[in-house]
Amino acid sequence: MKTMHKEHPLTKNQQIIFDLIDKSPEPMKAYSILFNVQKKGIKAPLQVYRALDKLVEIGKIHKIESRNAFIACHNSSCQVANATAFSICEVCEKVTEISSVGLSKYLANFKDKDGMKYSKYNLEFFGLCKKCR
Amino acid sequence: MKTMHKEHPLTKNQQIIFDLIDKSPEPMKAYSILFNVQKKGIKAPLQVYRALDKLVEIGKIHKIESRNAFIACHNSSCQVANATAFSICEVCEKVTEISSVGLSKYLANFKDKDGMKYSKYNLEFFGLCKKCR
DNA sequence: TTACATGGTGTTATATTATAACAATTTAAA
DNA sequence: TTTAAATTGTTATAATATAACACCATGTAA
Ligand SMILES: [Zn+2]
Ligand SMILES: [Zn+2]
Ligand SMILES: [Zn+2]
Ligand SMILES: [Zn+2]
Repeated sequence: MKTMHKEHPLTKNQQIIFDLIDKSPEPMKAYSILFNVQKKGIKAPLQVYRALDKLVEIGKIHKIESRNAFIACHNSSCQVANATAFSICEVCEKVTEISSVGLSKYLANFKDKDGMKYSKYNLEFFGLCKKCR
Repeated sequence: MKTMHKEHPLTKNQQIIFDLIDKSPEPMKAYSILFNVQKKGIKAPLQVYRALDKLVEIGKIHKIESRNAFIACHNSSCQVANATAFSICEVCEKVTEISSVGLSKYLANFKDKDGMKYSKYNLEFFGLCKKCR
């Protein structure tokens, strides 16, 4: 059996920024995050980007690539930091993380023409959410 | 029966920029495109971005969101401008457009928890290409 | 023809997103 | 305790993208 990963606690900056993103009902952009944490002593873009990089790396948040924005993981602290799927409403910009066993199995097992398999992927679906339909 | 869409020819700027991207063996970034077309009279970022926007819209090129780069469509002038899939090598950055009937059918028919279907999506697989393995 | 709408162009300026480089400090192993 | 690794703070700058406005070309309707 594989050794369990130790749960590294977040550092101060990482915790501040994670809390903010986690509370947000929508994906947050880096400079909006910066604006919101300046009262807590985080003053420079780099401090934000460094925390974001780390949080993405450990799977606590994900980056919505098409929007340059960050959202907290809602798959119980994602086992699949590197295998993400989202739905994005093109009208109200609501973003939802998709957790479908079927989908993740299909994609994890997908082989391209060369027989190549990919454990890491990012999928973004676009459409209209319930409200906007 | 609906009127057939006329194939609007590309404008001068669009053609110049499409030709450049189409000839490139790798995805091109906007400012690299700009640099390469300045001798042809395209001098400002906006001229590039406007052409890129249009080319993306009509499906002649796709944007690789995780790389902020643009690649010509290789699915015979993509019927699926809005349903794209790519594999990306994390070492050499080689990008390949995936054209798999199985994959596109699966994704086009995928329903989320709310029964929502999405005709539009972008999927980026990450791994190592043949050479880099 | 003339008016008008649409889409493309050229231009300057500016906004937004992200990283380089360096010094200091904290943390966790060895 | 010594050392290595990670994190922080800071200033400056790079890279990506859009706003605003004037002008021009083309197609369509009055
Ligand atoms: Zn997740
Ligand atoms: Zn919506
Ligand atoms: Zn294509
Ligand atoms: Zn490679």
